[in-house]
Amino acid sequence: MKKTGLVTIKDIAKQLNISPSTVSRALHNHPDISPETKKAVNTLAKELDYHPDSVAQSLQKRRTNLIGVIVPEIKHNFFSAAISGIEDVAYRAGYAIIVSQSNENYEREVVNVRALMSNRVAGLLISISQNTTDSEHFRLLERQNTPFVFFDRVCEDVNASKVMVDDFAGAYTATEHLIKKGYQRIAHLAGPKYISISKKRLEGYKSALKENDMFYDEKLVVFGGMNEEDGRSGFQQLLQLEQMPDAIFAVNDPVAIGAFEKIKEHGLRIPKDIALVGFSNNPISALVDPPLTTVDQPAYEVGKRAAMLLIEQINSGDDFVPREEVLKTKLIVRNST
Amino acid sequence: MKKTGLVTIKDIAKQLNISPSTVSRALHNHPDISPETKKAVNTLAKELDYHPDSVAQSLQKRRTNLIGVIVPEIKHNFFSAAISGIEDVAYRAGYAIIVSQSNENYEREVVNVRALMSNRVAGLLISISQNTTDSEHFRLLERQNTPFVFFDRVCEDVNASKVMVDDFAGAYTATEHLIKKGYQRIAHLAGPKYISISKKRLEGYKSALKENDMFYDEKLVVFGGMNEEDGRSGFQQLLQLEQMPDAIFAVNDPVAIGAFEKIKEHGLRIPKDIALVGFSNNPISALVDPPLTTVDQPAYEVGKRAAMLLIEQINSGDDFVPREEVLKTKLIVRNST
DNA sequence: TTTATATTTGCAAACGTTTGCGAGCAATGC
DNA sequence: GCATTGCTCGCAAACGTTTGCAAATATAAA
Repeated sequence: MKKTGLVTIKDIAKQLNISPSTVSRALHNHPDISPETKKAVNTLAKELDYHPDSVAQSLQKRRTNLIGVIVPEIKHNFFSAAISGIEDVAYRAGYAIIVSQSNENYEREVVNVRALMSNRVAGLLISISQNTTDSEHFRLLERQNTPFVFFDRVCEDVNASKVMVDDFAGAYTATEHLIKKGYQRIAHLAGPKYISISKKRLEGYKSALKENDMFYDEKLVVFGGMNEEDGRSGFQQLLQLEQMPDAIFAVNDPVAIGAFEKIKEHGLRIPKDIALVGFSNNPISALVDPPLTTVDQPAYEVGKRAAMLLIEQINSGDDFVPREEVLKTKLIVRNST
Repeated sequence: MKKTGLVTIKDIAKQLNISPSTVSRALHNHPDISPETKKAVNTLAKELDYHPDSVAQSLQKRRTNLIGVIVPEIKHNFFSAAISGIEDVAYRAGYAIIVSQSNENYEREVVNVRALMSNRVAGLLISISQNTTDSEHFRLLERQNTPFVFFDRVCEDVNASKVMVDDFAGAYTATEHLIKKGYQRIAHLAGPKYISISKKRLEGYKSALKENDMFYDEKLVVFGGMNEEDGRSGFQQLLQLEQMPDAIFAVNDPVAIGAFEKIKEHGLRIPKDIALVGFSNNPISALVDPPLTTVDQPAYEVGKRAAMLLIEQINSGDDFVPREEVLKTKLIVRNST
């Protein structure tokens, strides 16, 4: 046993008086090696508790068994579920995942991309930060042709595979649901102006209004972030209006929950005084009182599909054409409408 | 530019007509290298978009910049928050994290440990699965002296650093709170019998009863898992009793929420008919109606401390003595009691 | 017996870095 | 003028694997 305690192929070779190359081939069950040698090698390997050094293998193969994942924030329900899906798929395919978060910070996202590239990951799965408008760091990936696919929060002007949920349809259905229920003044607590998912949800909202001959009132749309406090402040803004809305469609559940709190705080009743619809179907949405009508988003599935696409791309080399997948959303009607 | 598109130190050396070793030293700002050479190297490196190959560096240094993390399930609020803390600390210290989940499966936990060892991680952060009773895979880590620290769900018979929350005190305070409020028959929806956190919470529950001269009734303790459905089935079991409890202390928030649903389903009122206390302070607990009294657990902080301990251990070599840290919990009193 | 063929193994280079050691050379001190 | 010192740099080995190629041996064919 060496001082490091780590057994290498050379140790096995030395003890068996054969060459390292023979040991390597024996361990890989190469046809050139005699059954006896193979057996001797394998038993000694087991005995010494030998495990191949992935680092050395990666250097030699010029590719690791690592998949890099970048998300805005791990603790967000949607992302942790997506990561779970990614991990499950990656695990089965023999990959491990390196997870890093941008904390909605563009610079940190860039640093993360570079760090993962330095680690020579086999591919990347990326959900971009709120503040990512520039896509230079993705060009870098293209140039070094590292496979990567976007999920959920995609970068529209980059030609890569993308896995999204049908934000437009989800928002459309949610808004239409409110219209059918007879609500007249439907407000929208929108997300950041320039990220794809909130743009699409806004479009769905607008489109539903239009196709149902409802007036689109700009004042009823409040832009903000994606968190609870944005819901709170957004609702405060709506309160300033001379005429209050009778329903709110929020860009996601946290924002809806934020508004929810403020609504209750002001003694308003849901859905009597004001109806509320979220987006994501976070576990929490079923448990508030009244339970929240929301749009179910298959987070785990998004992660899974993204990982599968990436692995496919990794395996198929240069001749892979990027694909986009849009996963279906589903309106979950509860008592908040 | 080579066909791979990846620039190496050799490429720089060749273009500048110097040796790779000089390039390496220049990039590391080694005093032996003249300012002019350094400048030339650095500008060319920037121009060619050179990034060091971590894999090669790791092989040479015999250590990676990777920290392995094993959790039961990523999507659990507590763990995703802890991972977030880990990532933040690791990022600042120049490490990336490899995250894998055991899915509460012992075999998969073992496989994960081996895979991470193969990847030559600098250290490991582990929260064990429900079904981990054997600790042979941790002995393996000890033998190859890979630093590792347990967090939250620790393995008691392994001599390693541990970061936990004060489960005993949390449970004690929660139970005592119920007693002070005048509840007489306090039930406990317990977790798995043999994992440390649920054992300690049970102990805290028992101890609070005892020190307040209350009778400990075995029938009021129902063992189960850590998820919502365990809360549902657990409550069903309590319903079978000839005399219903007037309060429930659940091993964690998901279990409490599960019971919560069933309680409402049966038309019982919280806290009038039955009081309910959870454990974890998941965001959800504040938003159900009535809001749930619970024990705050600093998940992010647990991850942070564990990561800091691990990095300290990595840096201090063999002469590191394992340490245990117990983080304080805090009772959050809301309207469910 | 010789030649061809198959079987099993080892040599050596390579992957991209880092680093101990020594070489070359100019400047300095005597 | 010679030895010493200091400054730059390159050679070569090493980290643990994999793999093309050749070598060695045994077996079969002629």
